[in-house]
Parts: sequence; C-alpha cells; structure tokens
Amino acid sequence: MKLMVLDGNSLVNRAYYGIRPLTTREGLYTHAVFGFVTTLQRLLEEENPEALCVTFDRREPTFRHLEYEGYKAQRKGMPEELAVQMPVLKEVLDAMAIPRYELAGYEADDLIGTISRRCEAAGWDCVVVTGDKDSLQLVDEHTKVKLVSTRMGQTTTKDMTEESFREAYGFAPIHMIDLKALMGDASDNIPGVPGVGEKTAMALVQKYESVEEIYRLLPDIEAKPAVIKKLEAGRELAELSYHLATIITDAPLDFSPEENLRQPAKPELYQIFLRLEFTKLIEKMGLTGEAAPAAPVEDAGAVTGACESEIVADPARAEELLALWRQMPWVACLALPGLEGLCVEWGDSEGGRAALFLPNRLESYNEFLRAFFAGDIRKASHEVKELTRELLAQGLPAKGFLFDAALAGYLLDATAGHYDLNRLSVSWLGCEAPKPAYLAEGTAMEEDGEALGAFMSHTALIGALYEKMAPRLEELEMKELFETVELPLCRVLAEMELAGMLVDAGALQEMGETLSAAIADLEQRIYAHAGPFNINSPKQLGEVLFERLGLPAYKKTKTGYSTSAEVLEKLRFQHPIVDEVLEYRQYTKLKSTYVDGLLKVIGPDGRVRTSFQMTVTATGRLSSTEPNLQNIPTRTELGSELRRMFVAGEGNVLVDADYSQIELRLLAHISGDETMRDAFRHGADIHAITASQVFGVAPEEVTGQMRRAAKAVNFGIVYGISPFSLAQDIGVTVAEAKAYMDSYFAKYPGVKHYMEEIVERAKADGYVETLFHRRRSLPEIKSSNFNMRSFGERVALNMPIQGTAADIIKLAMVHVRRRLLEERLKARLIMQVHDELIVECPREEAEQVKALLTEEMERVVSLSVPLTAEAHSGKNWLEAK
DNA sequence: GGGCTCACG
DNA sequence: ACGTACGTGAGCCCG
Repeated sequence: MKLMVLDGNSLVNRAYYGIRPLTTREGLYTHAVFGFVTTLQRLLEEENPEALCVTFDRREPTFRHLEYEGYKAQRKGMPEELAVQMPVLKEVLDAMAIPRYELAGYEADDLIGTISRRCEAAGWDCVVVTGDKDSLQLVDEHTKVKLVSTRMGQTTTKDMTEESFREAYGFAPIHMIDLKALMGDASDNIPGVPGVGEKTAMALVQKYESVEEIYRLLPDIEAKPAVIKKLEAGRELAELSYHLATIITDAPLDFSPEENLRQPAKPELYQIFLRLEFTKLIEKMGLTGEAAPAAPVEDAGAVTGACESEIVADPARAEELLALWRQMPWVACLALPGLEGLCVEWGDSEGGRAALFLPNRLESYNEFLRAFFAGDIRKASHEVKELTRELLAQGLPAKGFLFDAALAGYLLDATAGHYDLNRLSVSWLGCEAPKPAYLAEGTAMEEDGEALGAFMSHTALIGALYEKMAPRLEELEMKELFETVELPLCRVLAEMELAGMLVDAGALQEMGETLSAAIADLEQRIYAHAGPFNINSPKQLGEVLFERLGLPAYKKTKTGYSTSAEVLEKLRFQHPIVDEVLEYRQYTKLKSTYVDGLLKVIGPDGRVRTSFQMTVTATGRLSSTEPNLQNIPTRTELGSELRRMFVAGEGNVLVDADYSQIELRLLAHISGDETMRDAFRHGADIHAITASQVFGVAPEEVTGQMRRAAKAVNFGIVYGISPFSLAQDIGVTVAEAKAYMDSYFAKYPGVKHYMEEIVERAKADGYVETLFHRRRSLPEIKSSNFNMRSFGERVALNMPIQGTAADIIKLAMVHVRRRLLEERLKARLIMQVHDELIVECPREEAEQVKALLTEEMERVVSLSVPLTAEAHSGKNWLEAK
C-alpha cells in the first residue's frame, strides 16, 4: 500500500510563481489553484497511490520561532494574489475528497515527517511531494520524495530514493540535517556556521557524516585551519541550526493511513470548477453536471424567464410576428449554421416568448429571412460577423443588428479567450447554458426535443446577456466604440471575407517548383558536410551543429540547443553549413507555409478567403486565420515575391494604402512630447530626427548606422524595451544601449513622463485604455512576481498605442466602405493588415479610390500631429505597395 | 498537443 | 538579482 502526501504550501507556491496568470473574470485569481490541481492530476497518474492527503502550514508560531527569533524572520508573507487563492484551494481539495492536515505549532513539513513515519509503522510506503529540499531528510527505505520544480512554466518532478539521494549527495538522506546545520539556510534564516558555505559543508558531511562526529573529532579533522577555526567559533549556532532543521516526526496528529484512501470526487467539484472556469479540467477529469445536486448557480430558465414557444409553419403567423417585432425595441435571434433554422426570442407582459423557423416547416422561410434581416427589426445576436457572412452568401440582407454578445464579451474582457454562449452565461448571468445539442451532427431539429430546447434557451440567453452587458458597456464608456466601430465592422469584414483575394495559382505553382529545386540542392550540400539527417528537426540539427561539427552553442532552449536564426547568424563564418541551413530554412518556410499552404486553400474561382477574428487579440487588433493573410512575407526580396502572386481580377487593380508611422505618431500625441510632435509636424524623417537628437549630431550628419539604431529605439520604446533587449537587437553593448535610451529620454522627456504615468495609472486602476476607451485589464501589474509585473508594465505602455491604432483603422474601414457605396464605385475592400488596407477596383477607379482611401484614413481622428496615409496601385500586391 | 521556429505589423 | 520588446498564426517535429 502506498500513500502520497503533498506539501500544500510548497506546491501552491510553485504553481503560483510557475505559470502566467490565467485570470478568468476580472480580478479573480485562480491560476495557482489551477496549477496545483493539474500537477496533482499528473502526480496521481504517475504514482497511482492508494491513499492521498495534503498538509498545510499554520499561521501560529512553531517551536522554531520560539527557540530562535530570527527563524524565517526575513520571509515576507504570502502575496495577496496567492493568499486569496488558499481558501479556494482548500475548498477544491474538500470537494475532491482529499483529506488535509494542519496543526497549530507545526509546519507542513513536520506533519509530513509524522505521516511518513506513521505509514512506515503501518507497513505502508510513503511518497512525499514537495518543492522543498528540506524534506529529503525523510527519505529512507519506505519513503521517497518527489521534488517538484518549475522552470519556464514547465513543472517537472524528480524522484529521490535512498539510492538516488546517496548518488547525488554522497551521504545518507538523514544527514541533510547536518548539512543544513553547517551551511545554514538563507531562505528560512537558519544561521549555520558563519563562513561555512555549501562546498565546505558538503565535503565535511561526506567525510564525517554528522555534526556530532565533526565536533567530537575537532580539531583533528581534515580541513583547512581557517575552517576549523570557524567551526570552533560556530559550534553553538551549528547545534541550534541542527535543531531547527530537524523535521518533527512525532507530532500529535490524529492520523492513520487507512483514513486517507482515495475516494471519488464530490459532485460539487463540478460546480466549483465551473465557477473557476476550469473547463479544460472538467473535460479532462470527465466531470459532469448531472451528478451535481441542487446547483449553487441558477439554471438558464430561471435567468431568462419561462419561455412560451412555437414552431412557426403558417406564413400569415410569420407576417404577424414580423409586424409585432417591428414595434419592439429589440428581439434576440440565433441562427443555425447554414441558416438551417432561426430562433427569435422576445418578451411580453406574460414573460419570454420564442418562435422557431425551419426551412422545411415554413414554406416562405426565405422571404421571412429577407424581411427579418431587412433592417427595421432591431436584433441582438451572437457572432454577428459570421451570421452576416451566411446571410450575404445567400443573397439576403443583413441589417439592423444592435448587439453581439460575443463582441460585447470581448470589449468587456479582451483577455478572456473565448466568448461562446456558455462562457458568457457563466460569467455574466451566473448560469450554465445547456449543451448546444442543435449543433450535433445529423440533428433533425423537429424531432429532437433536446436540440430544440437548447436552441431556444441559447436564444433567450442572448437577450439576458444584452440586458446585463449593454449597461456595463455604457458604464465603461464603450457604447460608442461598440456601436460605431465593432458592430458595423462585422458587415465590412463579412464582405471582405466573401470577396477574398485572387491568387495566380500558376505562378505560385511555378515558384514552388523553383523553391523545391533550390531546397533539394541545399539539402545535398548540407548532407555533404554532415551526412543525411532531418534538417527540419531542431533536435537533430542541434546535434549535428553543436556536437558532430563542434560549433559553439550560444543559447539553449528548454529541450536542447537553440538553432534559431539569431544563433545561426553568429556562426555564419565558422562553417559553410550554417549559411546553407539558414537558406534552407528560408526556402522551406516559403514553400510549406506560403506556396503549399496557399495552393491548398485556393477556391474554385481562384480566390483565397481568410477569416478575420474579431475577439482574439488583447489589444483590439484583428487577426487572420485559415489562411493567415496578415503575415505574407515582405521583409526579404525572395519572400516578397509571394506578394506578386496576389493579383487583381481582369480589368482591375489593387490599391494599397497604409498609415505612415501610426504608432509613433500616436506616441507623440498621447505623450504630448513637444519635440516629437514638432518632428511630425514638420514632416521629418522621424528615425533620422531621433538619431540626430540621440547622437547629438546635425541632421545631415546622421549615418545609416545611426538611423537604424534610432529606429530600433523608436520601436523598442513603444514596447517598453529594456537596455538589454535593445542591445541584443542592434548589436551593441548593454551600456551603449542604455546610453542611447538615456539620451532618448533626455530629448523626449514627454515620452518618459508618459511611460511613468501610464504605469502608475495602470497600477491604480487595474486597467489601461485607448483613445476610444477600448480597455485591457491588467491584474498582473500589481503582482509581487517581478516577471509578471514587468510584463504588466510593458503591456501598460504598449496597449494604448497599439490599441488606438487598431481602433483608428477599424473606424477607417467602416468609413471607407460607406464612401465606396455612396460614390457608387465598384471598388471593394478586400484586406487589412493592421496599418494597411487593400481595395480591389476597376483600373479606371484607381485614382479616385486612392484619394478616397487616404482621405478617409486620415480623417478618422484629429490628433495633435498629422495622421498620414499613402496609397499606391498595381496589378498585384507587390506592385501596389 | 506542446515546443520550436519564423512569417507579419 | 530577477530576465530581458508588444501583438498575432502556421508548419513541422516528437513524445
């Protein structure tokens, strides 16, 4: 029989510091609990013990504090963000039916010592799990210690048995106490012998095993005279430390191993995990809600109100309802994929009402949709961009949306990650949405009561969400952003997605063949140096470069040598294989990601259609998937050839317009720095100006080198760079980089002031926002963890700038679309790449479109510096740049 | 599925 | 001393 005992305090600390915050709802910290539970799951799989328990420290002083007032004196209390998670963790453990032990006057360690000895007495084996090496003294024939460590977000465990301990340390585990008695322990403030460090202590214990023995033989031991002197002087402290370092094994604990046999989790675990939004864990552990007793959260019906429902089969009834809805302030609606059904929900004096429309039940289904989406009925829905795309694809109108629950969820918490109806309902309504049975494969809605019910409940939830979220949007001053930017953008993006970009498949194919030949050639040349291996495998490549060929390895990753371009660049002149690998990498990237990747998704009409994601980025930018058209190469000449493959249709051209230096202009505007503002007002080359300022030379004396460095500083500032990273980026020493930054801040004091102020404000408010009030909450900025806090500070600097730029181009897109329609142009927006818009239009419209684009882009907002855009046209994307 | 690498703004 | 730039998505390897 085997019992596993966890050091609760030690493990929760590892979990807290080990992983990045996964905040669920604003201000609710859960990641340490999450980390603890995932680690526990893994440990259980690994060890599969029959019994399990957890021990915790108590706040009360222990004998160690009483006997030595310095004990753990310098140790700071638990950070607030962790402290608030402790009761949650205990609640989770209780729900998992895992016994936990704590005892006033004893540390978790002492309870573990006691438990391990009781196990042994009962003939059980014991596995101690902790991150603390102190417990190693408990290791013996029946007790092993699993040491948990967290590096770079990765949790690893190391088993220490009697044997492996002896191998690592060269003495028996029990003498860990002696080691600590000699060398002390800074983290617990145990003194040890002054002047004796780890090395000396190790050597002594390896030779003499115990403190007692050392002092018995003193002064005739094998050690330097100085050491012997120190030992003599430090005898009392060594004995005290020995006492402090000894883990208690006979605490008066009410414990016997059989009471800790593993038991199934209690049903409330599901509810707790749901509340904490541990959806992954719910899935992994196979928890279900059915097992839950009277739920602490309400069910959807209670929130959305009882619902009277009908399936509408009579065209006259449909007309009647349409007329009714036109009179109402709003209704909620949800469509099935492919518009294979529509549910509409509204409220009257009786309560909730729902009507269901299905193509095979209502003869006039299509006409009904046409009327419903014509624009005179105000609709709240979910994922309006997707719905709009379906409607437009079927030639139907898509007007009159006043709310999108997913978009609202995103604006209210841009880092939540997912905005499906269940998540939103849990966060905003405190209820669970039924499983979307209507999305199951092969569901015939009419016969499937469960599917119908879920579909209607979901529609009702949209209404409830609207009522809950709309006031909140208003409170946070995001109503305008929502109504004038995000919602109208759904239509713009849906049209862009449907339009797609025309790709010259033949030319792309040809480029692929050229690349294949070059790749094959490089492959042979690389093999000639090193024999055949998989060049695409960083592991194999690392072995070849750094072991077989003996090149110096500058950098390591978690799993081995780094073979990144950054590392290879440094090795270029040491072996010809390096350049070949770099070239090979470049070609294979182009071939597999772009040539093959794009060829795979070209539609029958020769066009590729991306999906724009509106709810992904933390800053408000869009993202592009399947395929990602926002990362088509441009930085290298060969790569930019790919842009030649994106062409305009017959008789058309592409017009490409991009904002010039939008982020730096926003920095100038937001920070109010006069020097930077003046530079932009005078239309100067900002990087050259910065260079002349930073390096203290006349503008005409700025060299290319200086301008490059200044450009890197300019960009770096926007990201909250450190001198170290700037040095890395531009290849100077850290001191030089620091000097550049210092003179930068001296020349642009407004920028420096902004950086300090925004961080301070973010700390006070817990969030940052853009000029248009788009918000990102920043719980990490108050963290006591240096890395987490630093990350928060950089985000605080960057988000208002990147996010405002995103707001601006989104608004420009809405305006551009409107103008193109107003001016009755055939031109259509087809692409957006963060600061760049692409329009496809008949050749004759090109000049007008260029003017229209720059005009609309520039007049979105009036800043204290000019906001400028430039437009070009051409037969393909490369030419239009 | 996570890690590495690399493409973009 | 810490560990070292913001925001993304995709392909490949490997366990």
